[in-house]
Amino acid sequence: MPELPEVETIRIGLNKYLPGNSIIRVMVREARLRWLVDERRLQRWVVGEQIREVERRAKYLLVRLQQDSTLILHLGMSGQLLLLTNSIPFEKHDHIIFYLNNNSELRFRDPRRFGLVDAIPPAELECYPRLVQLGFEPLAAKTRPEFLYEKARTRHKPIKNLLMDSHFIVGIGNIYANEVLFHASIHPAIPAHQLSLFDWQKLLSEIRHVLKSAIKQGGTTLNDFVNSNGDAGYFQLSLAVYGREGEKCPRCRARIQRMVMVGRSTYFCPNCQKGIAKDIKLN
DNA sequence: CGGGCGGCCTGGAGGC
DNA sequence: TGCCTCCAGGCCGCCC
Repeated sequence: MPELPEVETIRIGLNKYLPGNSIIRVMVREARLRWLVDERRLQRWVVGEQIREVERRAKYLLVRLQQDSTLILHLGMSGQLLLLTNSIPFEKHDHIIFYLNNNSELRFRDPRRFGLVDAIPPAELECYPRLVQLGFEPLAAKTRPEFLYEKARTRHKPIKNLLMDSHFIVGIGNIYANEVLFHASIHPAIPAHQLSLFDWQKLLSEIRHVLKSAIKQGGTTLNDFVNSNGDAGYFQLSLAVYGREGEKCPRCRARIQRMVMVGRSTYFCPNCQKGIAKDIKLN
């Protein structure tokens, strides 16, 4: 669920509060996340360190620490990071707790345990497995539509699947892939290599616009997303097609359709998002 | 190598 | 009320 705007919303919240504080203790209540949490590694590289800044790469949060070590966090499907100035009783899925020097704490809560919590020593940062293989950062100025167009010329999979492929471009999950393609008037099933440079210019521009709008509105809360203060976002009110099967297209009033692509619900307007019909494979 | 899909995991929704 | 099934989805790893 947390895609780029949700992770960025959390980053902004944490970055207002954390820098300057130190992590004085870590408690691992449940180590079985997506990967087993290495408590000794956290002790060695995170505990006792002062926090410099909270950054984001793709859907990963990178907490930069004083001695150039990094605390890396990924929220998976259902992860939450809560900043608590007054401690409250543990809930069932409060797995990792970082205690700070000013009596506050950062809590990693994750019912589905798809998340990641790890410490990265300075020497490993450049080669950390899941970071090195990441694709283009959509909001970075150095990401140019020409690069996306060139790289996609050999890719035959549907454009929606390519947008959700973090080895190609990062931060876009199912919700925003649907939204972005609607705003760019591109059919989700069009093979990626058929998009022109013009299509990519339009698409990247819509990607940036949708992601930035969602960040401004504090992310999308469909079920359980909250920022580090526990507040929900409200971009769900601005969703044009996601979850709206049978409703009217906000642009042309045609009925929004739903189909399944690689096991994911795909919503689109059959009138606004026309592809090259003969080339589209509908499952 | 590219692309599809299974598996991980839990809670909530819906059917009976 | 309770049991069952299905769905949600990020990302790795397996398979063709």
